[in-house]
Amino acid sequence: MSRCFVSARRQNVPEALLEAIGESIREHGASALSLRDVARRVGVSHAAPAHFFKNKAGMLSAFAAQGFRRLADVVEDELDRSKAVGGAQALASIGRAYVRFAVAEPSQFEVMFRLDVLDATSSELQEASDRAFSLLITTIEQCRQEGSLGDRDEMLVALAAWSIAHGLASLWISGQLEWRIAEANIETLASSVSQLFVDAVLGRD
Amino acid sequence: MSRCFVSARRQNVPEALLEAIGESIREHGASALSLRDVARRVGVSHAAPAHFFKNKAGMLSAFAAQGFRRLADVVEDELDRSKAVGGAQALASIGRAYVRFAVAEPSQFEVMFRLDVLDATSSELQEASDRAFSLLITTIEQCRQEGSLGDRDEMLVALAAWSIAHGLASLWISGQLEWRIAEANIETLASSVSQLFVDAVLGRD
DNA sequence: TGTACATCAGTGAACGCGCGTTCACTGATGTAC
DNA sequence: TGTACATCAGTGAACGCGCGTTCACTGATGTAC
Repeated sequence: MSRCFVSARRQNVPEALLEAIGESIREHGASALSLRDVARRVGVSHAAPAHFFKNKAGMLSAFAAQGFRRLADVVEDELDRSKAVGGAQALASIGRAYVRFAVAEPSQFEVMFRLDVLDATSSELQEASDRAFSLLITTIEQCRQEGSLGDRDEMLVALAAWSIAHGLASLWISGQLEWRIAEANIETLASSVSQLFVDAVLGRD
Repeated sequence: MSRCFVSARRQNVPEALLEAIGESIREHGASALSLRDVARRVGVSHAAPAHFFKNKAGMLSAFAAQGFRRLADVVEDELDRSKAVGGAQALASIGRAYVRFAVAEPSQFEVMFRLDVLDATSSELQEASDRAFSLLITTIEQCRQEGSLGDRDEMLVALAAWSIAHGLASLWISGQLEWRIAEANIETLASSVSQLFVDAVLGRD
C-alpha cells in the first residue's frame, strides 16, 4: 500500500498540516492543540508533523509565520486599493484590514502573538512579522511627508495605531465586546474606530 | 500527622493556590499550566485544587475574576488620585493604570482574556469584569458632561480607549515591541500613547 | 466538664488517557551510468 | 532500455510521562446538649 501515492493525491502535506492547525484550534482551543490531533485531521501518521517541522514549537512557528505573511498580504491589498487617497486614509485602511484578518483567522492571530508556545529564534517567523510591521511604518512615513502628522513622533503614532487595531481585534476575539457593545458588528466597529483614530490624530480630511 | 495544622500556619489554601497559578505561568507559560503543578507549589495534595474550585476551568475562572477585581482596584486608585483634573486626564490615567496592571501581572492578564480556558458561565467572573468596565464608562460619561467629547459617540470613544490600552499591553507582553521600538520603557510608552489618544480625541487641555 | 454529632479541609491511591519524541523501517522517486 | 544508488516522505511501534477527575477516607474543629 502506497501512502505516498495517497498523500500525493491529497496535496502538499506540510501545507495541509498548517491548515489543520487552524481547524483544531477553532474546535478545541489553542491550549488543547496537539501534534497528534493535527496529524489525524490530515490523515497522516502522528510522527509526520515532527518530520516536517522538527517539533511542536517548530510547527506552531511555521503556522505563525504563515499568519504574518497572510496579514501582510491582506494589508498590502488594502493599501493598493486605497493608494490614491493619501496616508491618513491608508492608515485607516490598515486598521480595518488588520481587524478583518484577525477576526477571519482568530486561531492563527492568537498563535502569532503567543510567544510562549513559539520558537522565538525562528528566522522565518521574524522575517514574516518584520514584513508586516514595515507596511505600517511606510504608511506613517507617507503621512509625515504629507504633513498630516503635525509635530507628532512617527514611532509613537505607529505604536498607537498598531495598539488600537490589535486591541480591538483581541477584545473582539476574546468575546468581551459582543455583550457589552450594542452595535456588535465587528466590521462596522473596526471602521468606526479606525476612522475615529485617524480623524483625531491626523486631522479630519 | 495533621495536614490541617500545617496549612493553617501557611495561610488560606485557595488564596495560596491562586497565587501559585501566577508563578507557574510565569515559569512555564499558560499552556503548560496544570492543577498538579499548582498544588505542588502550595505543598498540598494534587486533589486539593479540585476540592476548592471544582475543576481546572473553575480554578482559572477564579484566577481571572481576581484579576478583574485587582484591575478595577488599581484603576479606582488612579481615578481617586486624578479626581480633580477632569475627565480627559482621568481617561489618560485609566490607560496608564490598565497597562501598568497588565505588565505587572502578565500571567493573570493573559488568562483574563482567554475565554477558551475559562468557565464562561461563572458569575463571579462576569461581575468582576463588569465592575472594571463600568469604571471606564463612568469616566467617559464625565467627559461628555464636561463637553470634551464633542459630537463623538460615547460608546465608540470607550471602545477606542479600551482597545488602545489593551492593544499596547498585549503587544508589550507578547514581546513584539521591545526590539521594534527604541524607547522600550513600557511605563513611558503607556504615558505617551495615553496622552496622544486623549489629546487627539478629547482636545488638548 | 463531657459526650455525640455534623461539617468540611484536605488526602492519597487509582483510573484511563493522550501526549511529544525517538527510531529503525519501507517504499516511491529521481539521477547517473 | 536497464541497473544501481541516494534521497526523502512518511510509517508505526515503543518509550516514559504527567495529566484531570473520582472517591472513599481521615482527622480537626465547632456546636448542641
